[in-house]
Amino acid sequence: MATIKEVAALAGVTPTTVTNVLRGRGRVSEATRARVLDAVRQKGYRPNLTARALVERKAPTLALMLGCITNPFYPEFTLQAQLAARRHERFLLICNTDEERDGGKQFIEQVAGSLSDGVLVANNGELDLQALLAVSSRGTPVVISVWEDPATSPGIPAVAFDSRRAGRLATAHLIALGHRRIGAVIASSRQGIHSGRYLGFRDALNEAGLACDERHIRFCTDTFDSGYAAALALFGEQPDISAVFVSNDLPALGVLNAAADRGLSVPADLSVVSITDIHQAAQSRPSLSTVRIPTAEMAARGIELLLDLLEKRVVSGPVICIPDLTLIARQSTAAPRARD
Amino acid sequence: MATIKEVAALAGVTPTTVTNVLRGRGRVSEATRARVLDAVRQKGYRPNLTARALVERKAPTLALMLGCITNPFYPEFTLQAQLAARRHERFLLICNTDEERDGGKQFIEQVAGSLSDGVLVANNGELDLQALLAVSSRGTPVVISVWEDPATSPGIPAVAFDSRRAGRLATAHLIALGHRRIGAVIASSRQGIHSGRYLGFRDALNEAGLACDERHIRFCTDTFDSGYAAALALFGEQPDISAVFVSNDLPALGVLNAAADRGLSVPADLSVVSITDIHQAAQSRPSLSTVRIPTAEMAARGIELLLDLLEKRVVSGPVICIPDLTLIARQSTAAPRARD
DNA sequence: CTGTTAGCGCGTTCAG
DNA sequence: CTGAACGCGCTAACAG
Repeated sequence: MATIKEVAALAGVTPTTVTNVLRGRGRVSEATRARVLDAVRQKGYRPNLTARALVERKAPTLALMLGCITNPFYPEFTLQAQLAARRHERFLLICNTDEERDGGKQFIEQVAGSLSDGVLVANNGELDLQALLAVSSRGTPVVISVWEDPATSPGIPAVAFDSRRAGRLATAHLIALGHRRIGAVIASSRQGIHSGRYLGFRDALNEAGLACDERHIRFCTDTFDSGYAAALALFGEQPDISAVFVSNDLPALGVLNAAADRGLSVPADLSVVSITDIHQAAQSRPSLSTVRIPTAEMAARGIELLLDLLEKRVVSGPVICIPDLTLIARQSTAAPRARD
Repeated sequence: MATIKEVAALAGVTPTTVTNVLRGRGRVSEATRARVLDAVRQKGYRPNLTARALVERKAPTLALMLGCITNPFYPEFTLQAQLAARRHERFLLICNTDEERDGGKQFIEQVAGSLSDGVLVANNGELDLQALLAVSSRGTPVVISVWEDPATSPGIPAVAFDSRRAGRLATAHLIALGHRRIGAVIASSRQGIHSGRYLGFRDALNEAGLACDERHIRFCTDTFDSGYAAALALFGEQPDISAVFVSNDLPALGVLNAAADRGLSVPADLSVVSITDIHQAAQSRPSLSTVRIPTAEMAARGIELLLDLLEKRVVSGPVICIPDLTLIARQSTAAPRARD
């Protein structure tokens, strides 16, 4: 790799002049400017971003920590995070914390404030807030995105959506269609990351004057297979439910398959609604009715918040809520059978 | 952020000693070692990887360029690439080239040999070989992965699979089931990235003594929607085909939906087979029969090849082929109806 | 066993 | 408009 020195020598100038030409700073005569650019071309010179970062005390990257990119929620999130970063001339470093023994603690401690100027953490319900706070208090901005409760702060700047309202909207959709015996598959523990979505489910039942039968609730983990298994059990034990609320699209797709494997026709025999609107929700058969959450914007705003923090711009508040929630009614929901 | 100097001062030693303690180099007395570690803890000191990279002339990251992480093929690939990188204590920088105006040319030129020591490029059929060669010849290793033809070299080290054989295996599966009128949906141009898969399709027909009817072939792009549209057109114009070979899983999932929307029952009315075995292939209904290609290994080997190149270890050859191809017969394929 | 010296490649003063 | 000098934080080589 050619260095700036070599280019400067070839052009008969000093490194300073080369920098000024390349970065459009200072005033350089057209003649030397041309000579410099020519030398740059000849040598195939590219500035060394590592050296630049060191002297500018500013890293060219931001880091993104997420559970596992294989979960179809994350690619959409990651893409938007990268685009936002690129808009601000930053590169994105990614870490799949599920595959790190320590949940990414080592990653963030190595990267934050050294390779990367800031860290965006996608909330997967298993945040090590201690570690994040430690990093944050050492002076490197850390932002949590996909925070589920706008009313509570994790103690770190966060971008949130109103998960409880999302749960309510989804469930209200089922109720509006006429369903009365509604089950739920919650893809976390009762107090876990989907607790807000679960509370929204209960809110909607309460508002409609419906009782919440605990036997109709299943808790599982946030995977396709876990949703499948939970639904299979639920259908076996509670055959009279006419609809099910699932706290997330990925397990909901598993629920759809479980219904099919039990010979339940969706939506004729069973309606299914969930939350998120990942791409697959529109591609499944039947397509999945779901409440769309602002995934793309939460990613972009997370990056922007990080940059605001870096430049010490005033930040509107510790928790930014993106309010957009839209019920997307597709094929998986319909009115219950007449007998209901 | 604390610097090594501050830590050294606090511990009453020099930066060298701090480095030696932290990296297990040289011999340090237990006493000073303890003092140093204590100072490190007090200050919350973490080595600055940027500074380290500069002096070691070795970047802590590798870069991965891919079309778009939103294509479900890439998350699985990316995860494995990252794991391989982490095994060698490297971080991974990612770039979605589809979203870059210049196809990532600027990205690679900025990053290669500066932020990252090497670049892994996932082949999406739109490689700018010129740019890759330019970077490569400037001394930064570049490796192409998911190269489709083991017998041809792109002029850059590559990790390949035998796409033609994959196409043949998939199609032979249909033929073995008894299908004779077989259509094809190829998710690239005829000479495009899936040309090998297409040739494999023709090979299988030839081997079985079946003619290849051009009217049964559709070319499209590598997306769900494009596969859907191509299949819809194909089914409309060629209603007597009993099976279809699709060159990739993502468009094949679109084909399954198109079949359903035309009232074709899969596999009773129509068999569908494709190539890749992304996660969704097992999750669709009907689940998708497909030829599994060694995605994970191509990612990991790509990273490892990059590292071999970096350390100037001898490389076995310019194109490494991962031979594993397995037909995964699922629900989307069955014998044709008796009339056939 | 520990400290001193030198420099990685670059960008930013501040003189000329 | 250009150049010399300095330093970013760290590590390697060598001296003590």
